Amino acid sequence: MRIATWNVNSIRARVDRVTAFLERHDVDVLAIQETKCRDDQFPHLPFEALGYEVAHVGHNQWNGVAVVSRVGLEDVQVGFAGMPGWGEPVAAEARALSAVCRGVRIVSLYVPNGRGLDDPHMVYKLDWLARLRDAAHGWLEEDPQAQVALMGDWNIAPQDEDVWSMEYYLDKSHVSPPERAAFQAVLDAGYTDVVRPHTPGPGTYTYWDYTQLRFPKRQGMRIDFALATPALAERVEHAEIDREERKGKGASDHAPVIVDLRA
DNA sequence: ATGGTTGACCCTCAA
Repeated sequence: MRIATWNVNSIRARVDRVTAFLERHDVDVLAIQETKCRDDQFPHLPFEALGYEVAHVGHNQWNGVAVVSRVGLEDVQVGFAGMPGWGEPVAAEARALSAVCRGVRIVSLYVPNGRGLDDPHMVYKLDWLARLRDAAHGWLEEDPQAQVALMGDWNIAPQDEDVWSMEYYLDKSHVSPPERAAFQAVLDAGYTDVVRPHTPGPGTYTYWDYTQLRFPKRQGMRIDFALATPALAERVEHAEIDREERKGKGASDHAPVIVDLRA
């Protein structure tokens, strides 16, 4: 089974590219982030025409996550237990959705952007990650054999080699010790980054800013990850980042991350 | 000059 994750930066602007990607790579399940649309605006038809079922949550033009699958889509859960909200009044954002696809719970995650080290959004981000860790830990406590994939845009570069310049990011979001500790806490809860071993750095990235010619200059960040429970991690036989998808007109600023599982 | 791009609820905000 082949699963993947991709921050598409608007599903309506990118639908042709996304469906072409599914076909080209023969992907069974795709976790999508930043659909940037409401549920009624999601382009279901192109996916259904290719044999995929769609589960999506989107409240407005911000955020929005989905799971599309051609190997079953059961027990869809919007958000996760304890997921913090944002705003006035506080409300849940469309940043997490999961479904069981052929026995594997695929979780599509769009971790809040902390914006700045002293920004209120950073407090929200760290709280959100702490609660995600608790929920993820709970799934594993409940069933140590659970097959769960936490896939998405984490907005964290866990290691120095995951950014093109530590000097550039030192006073910015994504590399700060609290963010890295929040990511590590998920690993400590029993999850493994199943992509890094197959895509070693340095210089291996999943995101390149649209501005400043970051992509041609190879100045990116590795911030999109697939974390797996032990029972799922042992099934991983290959993983890759499809850098080709960052090329050309109409590219998202993120590249898709692909994981191959043994039957 | 310093966000040089992209996308969304036209337009400022978010990334």
